[in-house]
Amino acid sequence: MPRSGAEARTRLQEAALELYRERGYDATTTAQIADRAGVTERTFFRHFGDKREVLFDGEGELSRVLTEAIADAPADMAPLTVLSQAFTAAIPLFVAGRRVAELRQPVIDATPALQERAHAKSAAIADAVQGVLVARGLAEGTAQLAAQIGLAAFRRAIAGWNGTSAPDLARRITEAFEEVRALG
Amino acid sequence: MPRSGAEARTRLQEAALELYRERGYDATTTAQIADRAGVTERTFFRHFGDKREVLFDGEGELSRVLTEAIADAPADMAPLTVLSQAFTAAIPLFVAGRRVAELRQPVIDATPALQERAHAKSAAIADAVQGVLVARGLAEGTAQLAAQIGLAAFRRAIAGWNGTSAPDLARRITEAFEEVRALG
DNA sequence: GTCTATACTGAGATAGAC
DNA sequence: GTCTATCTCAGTATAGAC
Repeated sequence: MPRSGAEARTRLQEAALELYRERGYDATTTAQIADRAGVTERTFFRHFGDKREVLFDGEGELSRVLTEAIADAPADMAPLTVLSQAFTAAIPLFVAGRRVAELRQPVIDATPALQERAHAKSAAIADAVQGVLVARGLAEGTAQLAAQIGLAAFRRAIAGWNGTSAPDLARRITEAFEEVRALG
Repeated sequence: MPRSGAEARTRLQEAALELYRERGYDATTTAQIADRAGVTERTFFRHFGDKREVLFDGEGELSRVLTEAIADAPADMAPLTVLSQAFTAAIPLFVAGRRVAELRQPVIDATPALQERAHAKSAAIADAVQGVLVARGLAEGTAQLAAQIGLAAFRRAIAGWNGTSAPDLARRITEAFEEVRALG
């Protein structure tokens, strides 16, 4: 059995997703996940801080792509336009991760504890986005507001997206940000 | 010992807040909270689903006030204006709950698990608001977007509010919603 | 890798409110 | 008597300490 940490980590994630889908999150124990992945329970907790975290991985990458895109945007561009472009730059991530996301979603929908974690992740992304906006010269409160509005618009674009076409998501992002302006 | 559930519930909340402040959330056990409230640990869990929930009570009331205010608003009023008015209607709740909120905040700030719960509560309020907006005829996606933007604006108004003056909060709410329009 | 604290659950018994 | 809140008891699983 290969001990290269990365493999074990991947197997743990796959095992967890399978088991959560098969029998539900609550009815799955960390011991069962570790078992199916061929490692000990201790190893599970070395890779993931808790039983939920194993489902939420790679979200740090979204933060990275977004913050880079924001930092690279022209200095005189309006905040919401910057955000719209940044989310558009992140589209490949969503197209690539679409399969796992689709498998994961029903599990999250059925589990309050996982919904909480999803919200926390979203909040963490908003914090990161706010940080770069502040670095661009926006006031802290305004940056927080803009970041949260941007996230809300992006969620709007993602919701109902069929998950297949990148241009389709790009269009939905543009429309969502236009809808924000229409509301205001 | 009176068996009126409401008293035990109140004592549990007070005991929990005291202990969380005295020794921190993690270092406090549910047994200690029950002990100080003069009930058993099992009773704690009958009143509150988990160790965090004891700190987040009465947020259902905010939902109620908001949804009523939204439902009562003129049918032709723009969504964000409706929300601005609804949050303004909820100001008394915040003025009344200010003391407990101030005691609670440092505990939340020091505890990731509690921050997660706070985000979840906020999301639940957004869901409720979205629901009434849909009942007013708004499309589901638009209603969700509007609700999240409204919540973001309200958080912006609350942040940095000194907590004493109701007119001051009213002004901050108005300004926050104006800032949303300026961003869009 | 082992051990343990503690958050949380379930079933059944008991005691006060009506 | 009925109903509901609480208690007792016994247990499991997560997460953290060692």
